Amino acid sequence: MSPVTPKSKSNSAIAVEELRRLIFSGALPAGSDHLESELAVRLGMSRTPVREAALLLEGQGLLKVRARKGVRILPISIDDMIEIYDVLTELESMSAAKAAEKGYKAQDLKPLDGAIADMETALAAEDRDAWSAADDAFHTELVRLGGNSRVVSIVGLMADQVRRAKAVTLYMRPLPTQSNKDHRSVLEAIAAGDAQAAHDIHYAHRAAAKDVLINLLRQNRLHML
Amino acid sequence: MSPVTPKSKSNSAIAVEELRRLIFSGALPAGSDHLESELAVRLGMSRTPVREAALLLEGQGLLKVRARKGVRILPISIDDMIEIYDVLTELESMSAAKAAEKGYKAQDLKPLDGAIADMETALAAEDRDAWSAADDAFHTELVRLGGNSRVVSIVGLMADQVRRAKAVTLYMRPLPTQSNKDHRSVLEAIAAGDAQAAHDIHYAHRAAAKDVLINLLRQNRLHML
DNA sequence: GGATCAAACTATGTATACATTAATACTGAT
DNA sequence: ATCAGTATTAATGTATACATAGTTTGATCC
Repeated sequence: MSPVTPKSKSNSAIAVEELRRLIFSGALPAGSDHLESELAVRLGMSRTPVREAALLLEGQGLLKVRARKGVRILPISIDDMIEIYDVLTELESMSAAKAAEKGYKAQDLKPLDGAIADMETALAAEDRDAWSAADDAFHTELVRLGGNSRVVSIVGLMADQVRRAKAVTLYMRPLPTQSNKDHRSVLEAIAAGDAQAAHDIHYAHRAAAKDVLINLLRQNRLHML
Repeated sequence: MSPVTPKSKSNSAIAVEELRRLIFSGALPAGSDHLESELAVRLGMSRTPVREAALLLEGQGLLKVRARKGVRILPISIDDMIEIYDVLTELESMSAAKAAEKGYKAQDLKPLDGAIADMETALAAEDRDAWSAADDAFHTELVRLGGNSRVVSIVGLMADQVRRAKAVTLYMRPLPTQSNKDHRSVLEAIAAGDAQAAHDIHYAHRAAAKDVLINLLRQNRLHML
C-alpha cells in the first residue's frame, strides 16, 4: 500500500455500493424521496457520480429518478413479490436441471453441500441471520452451477428487489425446517444427474416458499415494503 | 404545436433511442469502439447525456463503457445466443402457461391472433421482414398476456441482445413454415385454458428455433455477431 | 541502436456552473 | 375572498471546465 490512499474504485462505483447499502439497511426507507444534492453531500462527492449511480440503480429496479422530485426508493408490493418469486422459481428450477445435466463431480458440488450444512448448523442454533445468509449462498451457488451468466444476473437483480421484504419476514415466520430436506433432495438429484427431478423438486420448493411468504405478508397486512 | 420546437424528450432519452438505433442498424458495428466525445458530436449534444445513455445501455448489456477506451459495442457469441435463448424459452413458456390460466376471452386474444395472421400473410408473400416483425409482435404479446411485468422487461432485454444476430440469419434460413402451426397451437391452448399444453408446445417451439439458429450460425462460422 | 525513464497527450471521471421547467407563492383585480 | 396570471423558486438536465490516470512519444544514456 502506498502512503496516500490509492483510490482504486471510482466515486461512481462507491456511490452504487453505498446507495445499495443504505437501501438494504433501511437508512433510505422504501417510498422515501431524496434529492441528488442531499445524497451527494451524504456520500461526500459531487452530484455527477451520485446521479450516475442513481441511473444505474434505476435500471436495476431499486429506485426511480423523477424530474424535480429526487430519487424515490421503490417499495415492493405483494404483487411485485409474486412476480419476482415466479421469475426466481422458473429460472432457478431451470438452473437446477441444467446443473444436473452437466455431470458435476462431488468436488464441484462442495460449495452447494457446504451451504446446506451451514443452514443445518444455523437451524440447530436457531440463528436466523446465519440461516438466511446460507440460504442466499445456496441459491446463488445453484444458479452458478446452472452455467448461464444471464440467469445469474437476473436472479441477482430479483433477489435484490425482495431483499428488504425477506429481512422483514425472517423473524416473523417459524424456522424453515422442511426447507433443508428440499435442498438436500435437489443436491442429490443434481449429483445423480437427474435433471427432471432436480427441476421439479426445486420448483415445488420455491412455490411453497412463495406461498408461505405471500400469506405471511397478507396476514400481517404488509402490502408495501 | 407551438411555433418553436417543444422539446418534450430529454437529450438523455434521445441519446438512448439514437444509440439503440445506431447499434441495431449496424451503423455502430459489433466489437467497434467509440469515444464519448465522438458520439456526442454525432448526436449533436454534450458528453453528459451521451454518457448517461451509454451507462444505461451498459446495464442492458448492449455495450460496455471502458475507461479511456470509449464504449465498445458488445458482440454476441454463439454461447451468448444459447444463454439468451434458454432464458427466452423458459420465461416465454411460463408466460404461455400463466396466460392460459387467466381465462382470457377471444377479444383479449385478438392481438395474438392478429400477429399469427400477419405471419401467415407474410409467409405467403415470402416477405421475411414482415414475418420477422409479426413474429416479434407474437412473442411480445405472449409475454404481455402472461401478466408479469418483470418477465416483459427481461424478455425485451434478451430480445434486444439477439436482434442483430436474428437480422443476419433472417435471409439465410428457409421460410419457417412449421413455425406458424406451433403459434396457432399455443394460441389454441391458451384459449382452451390448458396451461400445461401451452407451456409444452411453446417450449418445444422455442427449443427447435434455438437449434435451427445455432446450427445455422455454426455452419456458417458466424461465431461473433 | 536499443532500452529506460520522463514528459506530453488523451480520454474518461468528476466538479461546477448554467439552462430549463414544473411547482409554488405572490400580486392584483373582480 | 377567490381566482387568474405572473414571478420566483427549486431541482433536475445539460454543458463545460478540470482532475486523473493510462498510453504513447520522445529524449537521453549506455
